Amino acid sequence: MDRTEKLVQALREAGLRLTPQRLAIVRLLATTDQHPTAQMIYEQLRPDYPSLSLATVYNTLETLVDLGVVNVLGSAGDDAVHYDADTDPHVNLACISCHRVIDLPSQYVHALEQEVATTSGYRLLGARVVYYGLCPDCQREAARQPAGGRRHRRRRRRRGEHHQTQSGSEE
Amino acid sequence: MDRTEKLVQALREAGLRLTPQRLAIVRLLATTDQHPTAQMIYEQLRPDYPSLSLATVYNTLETLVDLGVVNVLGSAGDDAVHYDADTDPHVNLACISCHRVIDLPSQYVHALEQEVATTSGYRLLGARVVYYGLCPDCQREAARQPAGGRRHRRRRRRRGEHHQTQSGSEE
DNA sequence: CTCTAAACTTGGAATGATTATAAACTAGAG
DNA sequence: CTCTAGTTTATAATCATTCCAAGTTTAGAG
Repeated sequence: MDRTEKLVQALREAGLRLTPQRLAIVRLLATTDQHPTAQMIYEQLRPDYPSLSLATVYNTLETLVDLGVVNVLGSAGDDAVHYDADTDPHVNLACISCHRVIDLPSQYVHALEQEVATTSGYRLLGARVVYYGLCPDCQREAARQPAGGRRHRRRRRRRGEHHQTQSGSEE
Repeated sequence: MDRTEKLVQALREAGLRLTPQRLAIVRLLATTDQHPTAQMIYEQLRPDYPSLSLATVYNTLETLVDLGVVNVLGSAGDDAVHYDADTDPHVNLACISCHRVIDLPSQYVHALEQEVATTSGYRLLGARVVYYGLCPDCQREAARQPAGGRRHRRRRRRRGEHHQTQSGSEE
């Protein structure tokens, strides 16, 4: 909604151009709850913007991060960086199995942010409060699988793969 | 101190071998407060273990992370992942200018962790509570420099560079 | 409108952190 | 001491991300 507006504002105020590509990226970021990676953004937008370049996605993300309106979350067990357009203090929960990242409201993050701001002496520019573990779904999954061995090879995600919602509406 | 012991224990209990390389890495992790990257560990150990391979450092770090005794912090504005052998809930502060990462005690992280554990339904495996910004030193630095322009090119860190303690003995 | 400089976008090449692989080594139980 | 599965190592391979050199647009002035 107005999160889109907020991002657009930020671009305007910085004297930057509002190109169709930027607008598309901003809209996607503002309305999704998926905490997408650059690759995910690229793939979701390509149908509508066939000429879009991955480089543009990266550029735009960098710009938005520099403007302080988008947060970098780091990876969720995959090898790509996830982004979050919600810069209000909140907790992210990343599942290291399905690589999905969700938001979690918290009454303590605000206090924590306050505390850090006042006691650190740092000029704070952003935060990354991510807890990782197994989501309920993947726990069930794991319980079913008799754990084919304790040592799991790590596999890299291929350029084309998606992290996808497994079935219905969820979040 | 006994943080070294804790890590060694974890390896033992998992039935893994305690090789000289692993011991060295564990000791370094347990005693430093630098939140090093794999590269940093490699370079700090190379003098004493000339045959050490970067791959071993990565392998060992992965092992320790899997065992849950080491945390992954993500990058500090550089392009490499930082690790933290302190898995007790605490806040990390990363300076995006000098790329140093420090610890910050906090009375709220505990509450936050509790909250997440009970309300999320996730099986928590670790956390990454990192605030980033400019440390006092770099703020002064920035104030001095009349900001040569708002747009700063990003530069990649070269393989050989170090993030170093500002005054201490450098290698 | 029209023009223009600066700001953007783009495809492809380049970079470099991290992984995979295969061969050589060794911790540690018997 | 003897084995052998677990480890290390050097090196190649992978791939997210950045860089680059053009080609395009944007937005403001005329």
